[in-house]
Amino acid sequence: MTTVIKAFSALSDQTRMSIVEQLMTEGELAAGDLIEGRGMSGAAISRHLKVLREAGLVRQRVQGTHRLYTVDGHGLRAIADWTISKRAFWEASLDRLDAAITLEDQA
Amino acid sequence: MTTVIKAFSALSDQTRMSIVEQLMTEGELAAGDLIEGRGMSGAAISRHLKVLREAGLVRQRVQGTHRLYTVDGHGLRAIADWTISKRAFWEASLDRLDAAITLEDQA
DNA sequence: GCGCTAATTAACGTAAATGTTAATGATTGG
DNA sequence: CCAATCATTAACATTTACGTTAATTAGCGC
Repeated sequence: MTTVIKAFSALSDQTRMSIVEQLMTEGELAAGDLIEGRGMSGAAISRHLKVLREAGLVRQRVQGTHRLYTVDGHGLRAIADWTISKRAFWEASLDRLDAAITLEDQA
Repeated sequence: MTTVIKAFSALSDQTRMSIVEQLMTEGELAAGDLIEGRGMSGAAISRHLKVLREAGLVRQRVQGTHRLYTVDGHGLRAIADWTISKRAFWEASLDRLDAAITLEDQA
């Protein structure tokens, strides 16, 4: 399985997607913090985190008994790489996305 | 399931990914053409195409008994939208990807 | 060292995905 | 209209994914 397919696969699950988004918004968090509000056991979250690690989407840092998680750029860059390489197929319609990236690049 | 998760899910399968890439490279193709070289029955490909359609990644056009497929920008734009919105998390390292998008925008 | 907490891993059950072959639907050519 | 072709859908078997609870591993504080 290629890197980008592994990343797509990891993010094709709602729980894992929400974990990544939470880490992006809130920064480094312990595994335990990621359990709350998801209506799921810690064991389940732990395995989701393993999938995300193996896809290069999150990194784990050990501190005492805690495992602190952050977003890992590797998996995201694989997605960005793929997306940019296919740009011709989504930029055509000149919509708000196209505008968005143009604005960002001008800034 | 959100649009982007549906797109990630559709592209998390090697066969479906290769179908999309083939349509990008070769343009419009009949369902039958997409079976060849994949070592898989037409029925299996047909269902993969259904998944891709439902994810907004390919479009189907009927011509006689043939179903002609092309890439659909909708699913791709959902991915591009997500990717761009998370740009801060993959552009940080200022690597070749960052250079690539900059070059494209200058062009 | 012992107990407590944090987290992961093991064992297991169920649901979803993916392939097969067979059957069905739809269009074309003679 | 009948047969042939293209494609999809149906029915089925098998594998993979995802959740649970229980057991295990690891560090901290007393």
